[in-house]
Amino acid sequence: MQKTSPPIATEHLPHLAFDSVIFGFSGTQLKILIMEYHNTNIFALPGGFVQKNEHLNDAVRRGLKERTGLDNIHLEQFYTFGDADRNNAEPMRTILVNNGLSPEKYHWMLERFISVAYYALINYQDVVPQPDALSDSCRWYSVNALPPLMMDHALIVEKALQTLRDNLDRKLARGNLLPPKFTMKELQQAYEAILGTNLLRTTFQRRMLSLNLLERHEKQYSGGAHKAPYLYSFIKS
Amino acid sequence: MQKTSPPIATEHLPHLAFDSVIFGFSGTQLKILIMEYHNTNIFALPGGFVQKNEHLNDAVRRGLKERTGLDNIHLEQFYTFGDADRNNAEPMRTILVNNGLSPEKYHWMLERFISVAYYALINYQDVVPQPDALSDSCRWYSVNALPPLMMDHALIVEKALQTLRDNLDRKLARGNLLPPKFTMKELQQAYEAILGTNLLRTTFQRRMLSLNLLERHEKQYSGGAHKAPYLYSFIKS
DNA sequence: ATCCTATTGTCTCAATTCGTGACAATAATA
DNA sequence: TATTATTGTCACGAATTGAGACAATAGGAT
Repeated sequence: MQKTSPPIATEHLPHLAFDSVIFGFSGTQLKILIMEYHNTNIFALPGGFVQKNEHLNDAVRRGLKERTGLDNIHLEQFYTFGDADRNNAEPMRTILVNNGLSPEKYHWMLERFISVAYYALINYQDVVPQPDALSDSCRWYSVNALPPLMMDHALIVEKALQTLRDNLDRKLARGNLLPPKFTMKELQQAYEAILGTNLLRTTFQRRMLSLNLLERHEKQYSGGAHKAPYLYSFIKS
Repeated sequence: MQKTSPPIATEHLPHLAFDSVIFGFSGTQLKILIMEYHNTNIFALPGGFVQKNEHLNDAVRRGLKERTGLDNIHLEQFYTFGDADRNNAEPMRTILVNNGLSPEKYHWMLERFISVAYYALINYQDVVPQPDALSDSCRWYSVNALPPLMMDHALIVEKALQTLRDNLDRKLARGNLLPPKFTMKELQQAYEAILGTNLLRTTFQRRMLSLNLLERHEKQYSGGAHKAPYLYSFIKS
């Protein structure tokens, strides 16, 4: 049951692909969107190809939109993976065959690809992930419990995390990992999930407030038997 | 007078190039290697193409070796430039024509290119820059006085500088901008040239020593009528 | 109403780091 | 031996950070 046709060789730049590490956050867990190909048990990052006259950044935006329905998300390029042997033809051949596609006709997909990798921080809640033509699922996986990924995709995820971790303040503010308004506790949990460490509540709160990135709003009366926390949003600048 | 033949289309990945921002440091000036093409007044960053079975990183290393003779230099990838309109065919056509090459035969060089950009920090003193087949000079220019660069190369330099500026400590330690042994003053001048600001001597010295990146060696008796400074080197780890 | 409890916002105090100037210790030269 | 420019280190207050204390709730229990 294919949603769209697989891409045609002549419409795209050969040997060039992109992959996206799409982060979402739910409760205490940092998650990533992972696709699974039809009948193959092969898992991969969502990615795609660049059309002949398309800006690279636009191609990635297009890919994100197709998978998540989201527009206007900040995408950050973090590395280009260019080893000659990073493409193993076997998994891709399996994917084609199991989708009823001829490896001869789609031979270009078996060749070497350079991949430009991007990450995005999106709000987990307003996304219904969409599989593409070749895959039958596109689901959230906790970064701590990823399935085995094809090719060098595990490395790509690792590098995305490393990149995200430094200068996290600015990156979280630009991204959309949290809902528009959030409590200090939610913010701290997002930091902790990304950094993989625990932070001291009071120190964290003081630091966040001193960064002048947050705007304070009304309190959130959530029904708990305790003082209600303020809601905050990032100042858009 | 060509040193080597220009590259052949079929040996390379189409539409893919790399560019290198090669930093050197002399006295108080941060410099970059810039090539000038034969009889054209066109200036560009040194770059090249990736062979069909070559790792991207190896291609860039090869390019650096050809231009500088240097091996074993740390190269850091910092961004991939992929706008569809970043390649303006005109300058490239001029370069070909003025080199006696037919734009028809080398048509592939006029097409769209994605470029992966790298920077390197090398020791200005042990380099004799080598022009390539199409260019007649490869020279150092101060970052503050660059000639007008072709295509988006000025943007590439700007982004290289931005990247270099944050987390400079670790980057300088990995690079080779300074000779193996240097004084604290030379180190500070390198920082100042890169950051474009003045730093306080005592604070700088204390901070550098507290980073545990430096090893102290013998003093340098340079002939000045004053206390001789210690020499330092970066601890390789 | 009143008490109880979990959570939150802020304060305090010590430890650490940073900005800034002072100062003593040189290498050469006069 | 005095002079001078430069260097390594210290001193002191200011700013930042780590870690705990504590008061202020918002509901639920009584």
